[in-house]
Amino acid sequence: MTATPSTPEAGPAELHGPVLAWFEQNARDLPWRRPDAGAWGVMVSEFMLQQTPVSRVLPVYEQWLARWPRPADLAAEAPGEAVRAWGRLGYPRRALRLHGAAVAITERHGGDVPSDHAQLLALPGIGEYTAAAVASFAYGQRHAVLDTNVRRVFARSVTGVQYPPNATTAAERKLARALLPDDEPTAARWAAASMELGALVCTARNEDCSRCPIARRCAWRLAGKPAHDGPARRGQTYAGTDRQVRGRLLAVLREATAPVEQAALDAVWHEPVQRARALDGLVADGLVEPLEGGRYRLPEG
DNA sequence: TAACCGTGGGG
DNA sequence: TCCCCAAGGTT
Repeated sequence: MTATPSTPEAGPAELHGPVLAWFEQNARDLPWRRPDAGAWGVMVSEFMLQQTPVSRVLPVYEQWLARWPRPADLAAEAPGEAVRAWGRLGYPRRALRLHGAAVAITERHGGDVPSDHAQLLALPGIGEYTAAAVASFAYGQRHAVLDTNVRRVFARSVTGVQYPPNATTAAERKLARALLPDDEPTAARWAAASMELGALVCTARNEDCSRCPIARRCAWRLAGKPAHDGPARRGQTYAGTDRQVRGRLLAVLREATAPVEQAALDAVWHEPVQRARALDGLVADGLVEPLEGGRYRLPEG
């Protein structure tokens, strides 16, 4: 290291103002952001938004909250009803976990979504991101909320690379904490604002720097937007995998009102070994309940 | 840690 | 068409 050049690199404080002001003007009016959403609404939205786009979540979210306005309402249902109501959002284990979280909230927390980060983290289906998101968005707490959007915004604007690492690193957590505004309400708005910037402007592909409030200080843009060099980000295969078979099997069970015969499930996939493996996996995951005589249904207990 | 877990839309 | 990506979590 020779003489440290003074870089145009933004300090935390220089990012907060522009991003918060931008959010003020550009935040989407999403139902889980309305005051009446409550912590349960925020939590439901976070489960649904794990790996699923907002546009597809919206209608299911509305139906879900209308049917189960409180955790205890969902907890009183069979888990299979949650799986059915989940529809085609994908990753149906999330529905099961959301149901399990509702049961735990009803049993352990008097029916109220806990505000404590550690207690949130202890619920099924809630990991590092979701715990921070619920604590921040629902309860206004100060947490580093590191989702794929925020990680990309930080990777570009601060670190100067196109994409963040494949898995969240300690360096990213440290950076996120360093960038967090000191006071609680501002930190909570910052979390939502930086996430929204990544979702609307600093997108994975076709980012629109002309609309970015921190473009002038963005390390990646100032460096000429160098292309991602690291290892190729693993693509997810789907066609021909167990996941596809599981999806087909579950779709049949979701749409059925009565237990389904083995033959109806056999019809969804030609290859018997893979088909059986997929069905066994669904049963092992608790997404499917086997009955006597080779019949199956969504779980009732 | 890396693989697994669905589904659909946009470029 | 095909590929990439989408507010992750769990094992």
